[in-house]
Amino acid sequence: MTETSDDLPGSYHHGDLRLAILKAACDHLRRENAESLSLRALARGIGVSQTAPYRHFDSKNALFAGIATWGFQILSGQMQASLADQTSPMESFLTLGRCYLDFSREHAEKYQLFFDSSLVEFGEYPRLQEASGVCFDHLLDVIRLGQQARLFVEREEEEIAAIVWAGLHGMASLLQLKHGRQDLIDRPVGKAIRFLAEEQDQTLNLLLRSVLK
Amino acid sequence: MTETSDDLPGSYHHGDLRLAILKAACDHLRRENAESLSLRALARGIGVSQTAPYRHFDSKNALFAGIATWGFQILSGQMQASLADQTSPMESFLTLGRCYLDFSREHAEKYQLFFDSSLVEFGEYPRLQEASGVCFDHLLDVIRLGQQARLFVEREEEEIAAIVWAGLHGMASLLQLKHGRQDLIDRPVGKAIRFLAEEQDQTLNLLLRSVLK
DNA sequence: AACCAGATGAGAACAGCGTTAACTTCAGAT
DNA sequence: ATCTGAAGTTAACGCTGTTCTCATCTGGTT
Repeated sequence: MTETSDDLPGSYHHGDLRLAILKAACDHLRRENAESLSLRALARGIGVSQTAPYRHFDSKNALFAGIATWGFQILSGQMQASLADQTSPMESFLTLGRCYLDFSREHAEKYQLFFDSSLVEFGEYPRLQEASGVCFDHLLDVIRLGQQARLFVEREEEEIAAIVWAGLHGMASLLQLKHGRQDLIDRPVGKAIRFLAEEQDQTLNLLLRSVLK
Repeated sequence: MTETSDDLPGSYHHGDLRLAILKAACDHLRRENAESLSLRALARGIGVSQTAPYRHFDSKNALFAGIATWGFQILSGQMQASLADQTSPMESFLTLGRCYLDFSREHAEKYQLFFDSSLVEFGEYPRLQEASGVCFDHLLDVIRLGQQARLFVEREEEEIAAIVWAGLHGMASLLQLKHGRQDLIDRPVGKAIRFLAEEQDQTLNLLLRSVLK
């Protein structure tokens, strides 16, 4: 349950082993996959003993939870930044969608953990719940703005949010297949995903049409 | 893909070990998760030696691939059955969507493997690619039908398919959170997902509006 | 300046795992 | 009746997550 020092640098023996582990783990996840990630190999790569990571993460699952928490913090930061200078509710709405998709591409390894309940037990990590809640709140804020401008179909804000989130997550997931699955290049499904990638903005517009009046 | 029954008493050879392993693995995935699944424990549970599974699956990943293949075969069967007695293109379209969501709920453990590139390397299993291709072809068929009836916005069939698939997968993913994440009950995101679950048909209709004219 | 408490790291050890190799048993075709 | 290949077994290797015990470093207190 040791969930201390999320981002701050400055540790003693190593410098900041916690951050080094987080980064090394993300590197591995990007190049390989979660199943082949080993705490011992991670420690070896960094140059510390095989049990040093346990001073910063109670378990392998806690490490994954730490990465996911980090991811949600980055995402909420980027959401806030992207919304800073928007003029209209509609533009804010679209911008948040693009922001979400951008994050899922640039931090694919973190994004995957958001939905992998086998690797991350949200229930055991209150800070993770908190961080993910902040992101969802940003979405709700934008939707309330849109509702005031009568942008959306007549539904409660949580329902609009759920539908938007579903569309965004669906797109993000399929787009990740493009880089993870070379096998579908020559198949119809490969062509479909290429459409998604090449006309991302149009696709996003179409999907968000679900909730627009 | 032998599907015989299990009547023979405990002799040297198991009746259909391959199927028994597939079922036991799915049982485990439903109750626990993928990370905690162990080939040895599976074998122990069935009552065979720890290496017997290797006569039927080259590796743990091959077992996951086998489960996923099985899943796609079930899904394509259910798609075909659900489409058998539809009257209009629009009804066929909606029916296929409901069928997809039903499968993702009733076979959640198999469905998750469809998108877990860490556990299943599609590229190494041609039969898996084939099985998944069949499912996608069913989707394309329904979309072509709808295009002839001028149901959809003017886009290529693969693009329509990708957008529909994204919406369906997004919904399926979020609906799975409902059972996998008790932690979000009291949060806004929990309320959002409850909307999704309780008004599944309305939500589906809204999402599919993305591609309708 | 000396000291102490707690945070951080190291090392040894344990049980469990995936996987391989070499061996045994059985069922069915010849 | 025999032979062959599929299916199951036993033993072993190296790796893993995790825990326990012990060493070291650091910042604050006296």
